[in-house]
Amino acid sequence: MTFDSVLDHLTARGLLLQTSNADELRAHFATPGQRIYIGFDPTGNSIHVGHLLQVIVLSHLQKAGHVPIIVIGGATGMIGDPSGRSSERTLLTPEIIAENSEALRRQISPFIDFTGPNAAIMVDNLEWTGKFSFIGWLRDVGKHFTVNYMMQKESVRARLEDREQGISYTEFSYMLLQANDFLHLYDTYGCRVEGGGNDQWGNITAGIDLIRKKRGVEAYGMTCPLITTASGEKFGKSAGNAVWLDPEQTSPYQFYQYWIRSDDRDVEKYLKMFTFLPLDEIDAICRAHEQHPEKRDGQKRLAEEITRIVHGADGLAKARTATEIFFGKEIVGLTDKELQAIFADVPSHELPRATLETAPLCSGLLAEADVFKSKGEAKRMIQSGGLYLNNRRITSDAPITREHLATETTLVVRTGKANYHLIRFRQD
RNA sequence: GGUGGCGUGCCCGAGUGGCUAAAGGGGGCAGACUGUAAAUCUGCUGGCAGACGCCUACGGUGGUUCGAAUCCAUCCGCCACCA
Repeated sequence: MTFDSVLDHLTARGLLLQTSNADELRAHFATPGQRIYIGFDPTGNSIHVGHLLQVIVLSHLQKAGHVPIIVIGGATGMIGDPSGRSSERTLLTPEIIAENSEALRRQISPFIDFTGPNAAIMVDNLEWTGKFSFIGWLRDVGKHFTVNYMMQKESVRARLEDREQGISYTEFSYMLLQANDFLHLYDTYGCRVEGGGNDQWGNITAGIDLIRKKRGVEAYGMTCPLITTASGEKFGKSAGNAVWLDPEQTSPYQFYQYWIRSDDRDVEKYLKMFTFLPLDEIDAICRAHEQHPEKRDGQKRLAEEITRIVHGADGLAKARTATEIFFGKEIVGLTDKELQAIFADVPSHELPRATLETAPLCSGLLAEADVFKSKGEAKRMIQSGGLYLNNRRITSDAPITREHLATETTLVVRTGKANYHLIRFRQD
């Protein structure tokens, strides 16, 4: 399958939801070397799979010969989006922003090329936004927007109608900052396209309008859909936590598992969006998957592809090894060293070896080791049949001795299908 | 500035003096069935003990009472209407 325009390519993969002025944008992208900008707020030291989609869109565009501009929101990240938060955003120091930017660069580098003829560019919007005085801002930017216009934006209107939430003046101004970023990038790099998630549409069009008013030039916006999972859970969350790209925060195993557990109904969509497999190959995978959904070949392929890109062949290999062990039988005959390697990802807890001499009840031990918050919780888990030691189900709250250890020093605790904890007993 | 209202467990939300560790729902966790999917069903969801029992908890503090989430005072926070 080949496409005339990169836009058709993105559409076929479900990565394009909305564009402004589609025909002109198509013509614009017909010439290679066009700049396209997407912003990221550096609120953490890692991006998560939710951000990944934007990165992939940029990647496709770069492969088509265009130049991605990644904007770190050093300025916008400071004022951020207070909705649904009880605590104020903390101001990010320049050091932290630098750190987060570096992390971002590292994490997107498997997707985005920072070298070569159409090397990606990375900039921090604090560079130009920080130079504004308040008066200067009102004159140069604020003057071009009526409050009426701003209030028509969906993001603002929703909050105005929501009596409970309200919207702060700060947040109300957010779209102006973003609009000004776009203008600045047009002036500096000749960038005429902004991308983002579809929730950014209002902010993007504000930028388009600003460029038209101030420079008399037509700029364009394009958005990708916001992902919803078939079962209605929030995409990119696992047990309430975001799935990060940073292996320290989400291990390659956990990352791999997130994709493995995808709903059948989402697999095709994800394969198209998150992998770079050719569309006819994806089609073949999905047809095979329909024949034998229980094999979960679609999920496996999906998880393999994404994990390989993000964590490398090495990370993928580890994830798969861990998967085999974790969903396997009783854990016996391993040495400390082997166990350590396999369970490198797993949260571990340390207790003095002397603890074992007193043969504590299982529930007490697990509470002590912080596997559970309280003994009661541990007991409940045992009662409901959800607790396993070394992958063997525990049916009663019995005393634990060194007989129970899987290896010289370690006890492997599992709750549910595959949630592991290690308890190490220090020699001392 | 005035008047009225509200603040309950992770969230929503009942509850107006003892029968309330607090209905119901959501979420979460676990189990069964399966395919590490979906749907469904079951159990659990403050702490200690786990049999009775004890402790902590209904915005904060202080009070009334044999007894308070429930009444009073005061403080804090939020909301609505009026100006």
